[in-house]
Amino acid sequence: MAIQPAACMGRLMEADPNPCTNTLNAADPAALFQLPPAADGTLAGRRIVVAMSGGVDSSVVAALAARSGAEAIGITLQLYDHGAASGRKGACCAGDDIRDARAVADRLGIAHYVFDHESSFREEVVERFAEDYLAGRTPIPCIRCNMGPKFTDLLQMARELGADCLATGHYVKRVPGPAGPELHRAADPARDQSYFLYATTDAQLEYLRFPLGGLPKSAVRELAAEAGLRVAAKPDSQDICFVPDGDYARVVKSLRPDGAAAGEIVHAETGAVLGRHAGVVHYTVGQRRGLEIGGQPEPLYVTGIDAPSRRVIVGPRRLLAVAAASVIETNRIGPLPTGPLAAKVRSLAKPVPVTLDGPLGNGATTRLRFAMPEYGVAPGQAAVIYAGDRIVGGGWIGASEPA
RNA sequence: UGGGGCGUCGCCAAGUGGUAAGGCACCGGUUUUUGGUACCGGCAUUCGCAGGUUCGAAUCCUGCCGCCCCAG
Repeated sequence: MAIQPAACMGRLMEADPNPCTNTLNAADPAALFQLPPAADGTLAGRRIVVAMSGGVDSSVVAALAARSGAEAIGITLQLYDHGAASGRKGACCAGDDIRDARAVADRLGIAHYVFDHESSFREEVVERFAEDYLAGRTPIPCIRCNMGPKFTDLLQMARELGADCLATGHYVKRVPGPAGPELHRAADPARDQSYFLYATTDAQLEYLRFPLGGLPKSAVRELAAEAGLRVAAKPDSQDICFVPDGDYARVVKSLRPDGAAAGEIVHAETGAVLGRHAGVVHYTVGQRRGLEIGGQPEPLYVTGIDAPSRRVIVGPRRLLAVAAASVIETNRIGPLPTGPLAAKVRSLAKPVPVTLDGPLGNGATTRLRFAMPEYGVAPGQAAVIYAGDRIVGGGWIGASEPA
């Protein structure tokens, strides 16, 4: 291996000084993958399946697994059409990305399998994505993808292959706790992906490993470069993977032509018709741009979407203030702590103090009360509950109560 | 066609002789593994049109065009 263990150790220890947490210590594969080591300290005799998307992160995980002493096996799910993603930067799990994953696996000398998951991905992720938009909600396909293809299907395959764990390139930490493994935010707050992983079940978390949770992205890229991986400088994935040009509305409308049905834009307080729109799928609660309504003293935001009447409800920012929201189909990871809770209702935001009215987990509906009015709470988005750095669970945002 | 008012960027609008504020919208960028938000930047050589006065006019004068209100 081209990576110098000593050099890595210094950086990694700095990133996470607590040896009991998910430290990425290149010299200690047992700690990295949280598996019992063999007598020589390696993971000889173990089998690790790595979920390889074709990006830098999962490629580095594969590299780490490959040199841990364990038998590493890469699996890539082909999730959507080659053509749409071919040559596009920032995609994953299709076309060029699958070739990248294969090339990385070849270079590492590990087995690599590609499974065609297009039909299930289309049903579980893409169709639901379109349905949500037509219903006036704002979906997060990445979470659906994690729930289904990645943490259910792929995990099942890994088990069938007799693997000891399934490792992914997510930036999140798995931390052994008194009541079982806990899910914690990544060390690098700018990269933390915990918001997208709230639906991870206890059973899944038991089997999953996230070796990158303690690392800054820059270190991951260095590791990739040192390992000579072709994807070392590959752009980060962004936007929605199955939307080639960022125009998600076009994708939704091509799937569901009804989404292009025009309707009125009405003022939330006066009921005045301020304009018209070319489809409810273009809007999300909290959205400001795209209304094309001028002549206002202050910006207008979407405060609600009435799908049956195709009305987009708008109003000034103060009407966006929300005191509480219902959260449906909740999941809980580990026991509910007694300390204060915080929640994120969008991926980019600091968690804000909340209290929970009702049970969390097992699909129950609960009610989230914000200590301070929260803005931009959109139905269909995820509300993710935190206790400090630990992710306690979350669910989908349903109805909200104005502040 | 008697009286009054008004016509400044897509919209709202300040400016009444000194060489076009601001807001909204829109566009671009930054941020970002969802959508969105936020932040930064851009955005009228020109003030309904045509003449005139003036060193100088969106601002004064004349005519024309258009719109609104009142009275008929």
